[in-house]
Amino acid sequence: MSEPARRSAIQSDELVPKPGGIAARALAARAAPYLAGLNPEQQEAVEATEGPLLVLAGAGTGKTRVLTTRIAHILASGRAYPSQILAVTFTNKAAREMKERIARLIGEGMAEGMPWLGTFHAIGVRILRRHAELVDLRSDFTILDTDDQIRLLKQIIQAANIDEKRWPARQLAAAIDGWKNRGLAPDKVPDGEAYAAANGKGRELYAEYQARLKTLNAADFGDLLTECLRLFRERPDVLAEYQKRFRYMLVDEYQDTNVAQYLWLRLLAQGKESRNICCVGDDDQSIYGWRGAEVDNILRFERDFPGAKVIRLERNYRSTGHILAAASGLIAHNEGRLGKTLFTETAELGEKVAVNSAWDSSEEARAIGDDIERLQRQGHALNDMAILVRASFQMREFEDRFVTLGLNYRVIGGPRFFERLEIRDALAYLRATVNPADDLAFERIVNTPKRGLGPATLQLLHGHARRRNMPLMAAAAELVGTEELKPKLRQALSALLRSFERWSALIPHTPHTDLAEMVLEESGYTEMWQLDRSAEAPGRLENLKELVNTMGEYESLPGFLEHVSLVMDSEGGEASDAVSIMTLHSAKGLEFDTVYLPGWEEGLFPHQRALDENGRAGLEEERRLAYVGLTRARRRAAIWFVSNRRVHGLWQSTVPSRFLDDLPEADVEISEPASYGGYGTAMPYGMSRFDTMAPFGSTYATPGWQRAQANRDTADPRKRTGRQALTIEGELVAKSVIGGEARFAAGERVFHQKFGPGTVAAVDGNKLTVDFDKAGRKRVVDSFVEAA
DNA sequence: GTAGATTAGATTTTT
DNA sequence: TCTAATCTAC
Repeated sequence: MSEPARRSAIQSDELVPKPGGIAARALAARAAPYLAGLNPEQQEAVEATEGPLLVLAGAGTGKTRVLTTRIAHILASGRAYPSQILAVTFTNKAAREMKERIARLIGEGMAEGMPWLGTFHAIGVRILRRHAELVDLRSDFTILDTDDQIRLLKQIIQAANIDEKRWPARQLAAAIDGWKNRGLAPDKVPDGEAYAAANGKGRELYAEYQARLKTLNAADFGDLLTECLRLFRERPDVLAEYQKRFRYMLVDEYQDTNVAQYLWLRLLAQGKESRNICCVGDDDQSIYGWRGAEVDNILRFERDFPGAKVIRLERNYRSTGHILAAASGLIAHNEGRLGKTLFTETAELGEKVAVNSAWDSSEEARAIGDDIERLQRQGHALNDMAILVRASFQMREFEDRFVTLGLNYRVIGGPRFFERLEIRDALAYLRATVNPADDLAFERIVNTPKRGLGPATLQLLHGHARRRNMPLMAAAAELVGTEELKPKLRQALSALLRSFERWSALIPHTPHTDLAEMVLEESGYTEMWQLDRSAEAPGRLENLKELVNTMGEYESLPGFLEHVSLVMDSEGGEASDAVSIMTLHSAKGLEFDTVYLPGWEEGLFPHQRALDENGRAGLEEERRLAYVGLTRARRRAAIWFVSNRRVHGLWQSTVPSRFLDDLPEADVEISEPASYGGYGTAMPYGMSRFDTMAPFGSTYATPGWQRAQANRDTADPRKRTGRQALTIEGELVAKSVIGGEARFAAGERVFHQKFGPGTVAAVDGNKLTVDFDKAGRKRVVDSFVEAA
């Protein structure tokens, strides 16, 4: 087929070869190399290119492989040009990985360009820039991040004369985000919700915010999707263009889509006969409900796309038998699943999932650290081990311990590069240089470094800008020509404006990295940190250098800024061998030989707040999180829980997580409590086998414990109040905390409910070493003892 | 306009 | 207990 003929064949939608025909067989042969090594289900998922398809891919079943091979297959079999394929992911990382894998699969076949492959947001931007004027923006619109968003909302709240204390900007920002996640324009927000925000003015302020965004020629993250939706709805001709263009659509992590994304996909997929949409997901790994993800989207796929094919990938290539069985047993306790049963082909059962307990979090860290060193001595790489925590505050304990041990670790997730103060300041300078109308950027740096242009001056600028309906910088330019400002301020401001003019003029003629250095240098920003004597200053200067280096990899300044606003991450080349520490959320999609899962205690995991705020659904999401954690492990998984954990500075007695009881007995190895400190040995009390591992059997009799125990099995977790599961006797806690000083001194006589009378031998914060008359020397928390 | 004091709040996080 | 953000006094 000549090139033009082929192209027109594609456009006339007649490209699909007759099944079983010569062309089809020839094409299959061409595609064959990619199919090699796929199991039958995977192969089916790759080859079922026509019509809607839902791939339910359990953990470790080769989901990414299916997606990439499918794209390669569509391309290699000539079903579509790259530009006719749309592949969406949630993270930049996933998009990058997919790009690399596709390139590897078909290499030279990419001559015709890449598919539309990226995050929902990146693709949204791409579409919006093309049709910006249709949604009241210019094609060079700025993308606001959360920080800008909040500052803008703060201004709006103030302008509306609403008490900022009672109605914080971040709360309104969260509400607006939530609405946008659900694809709701201001007039579509339910009355109740609109009324509940911003002192009854939720709707008005949301509308005002959207109006301000247009004036600023800006869009926030949510807009990248909702404005696309608006565009598609208001302009059927534009929608039709994309429906026609995207002959094949692929969606990764479908269980994480929110309503807006779902509507976006549905609009695009509804084009005529070409409903070639393939969604890959795992309902059991939906852990972003709190961020607006709707598991329902995956659960109702078949209803939305009648005749949809569903393929299950259940053959797990990652974990050994016990780990897989433990994870499956756990997740089976959730209702409302689509149901999958993972299995392995290797008969290897491997090690059982270890369940361990420790006295408190520092011992937990110590024991895990020791275990890591043990494995390391056996020749295991630190890179193959990870500690997955529920909440980031748990990380510190491990970091502290590993620093002491000299154990190499890296924290994944933490504060991100582009969110750091100095980087954001530097970017604000660059943004204002590129776009003098970027008020938020200008505002951010107008007095950084200090130029004497404080809130009062800014207020003046704002007033003038609003009256004249112009950007801040333009307003400033007018003001410096008047007597409105004191000479000193006038001078400072006009110097700054002149600098920006000069830098802007240089954009076309100067390499952008040079320009960036110049801006940072001449603005005095670098100098500001050089003069700063604080401990962070050198690191910040280092980051600024790093920023300029990173810029070098991009074509132009605007190109770089666009990248930054969409990809808030910077890739740090981590070559060295180190244990990874991260939250369970950021572990999704990763795998390690050995996984440590600390903090399996009621209140922390499942997290009390998830239970309080979302009841049963919250509990199930927590359980999925536990499932995600377990399924990260290839060969070894070790769960830990402690008896005492400090929460907001208070020592709390904790109850083992209910998830422990969800694990099948046969796949779990319960270790005797570690001998650290020599207490916490098995207690003959308790109702579940794990309770026996909690120390202080007699405390079981306390009302607090009974409440916690009763609550453990309460069908409706919303009935639980506050932090019941965590707190021990309120008065005791209060006593030990009031005054903030130790309640006991060495030599003092004390009484312990379980161990009886004894003499305090040593005091370490609120931990006591007590020589009990009968029980011998024990370490206890002071809240458990009373003065005798 | 800045340093020191005070106070609230403290899951998970991408884009 | 710790942090960050805001308030208060200079």
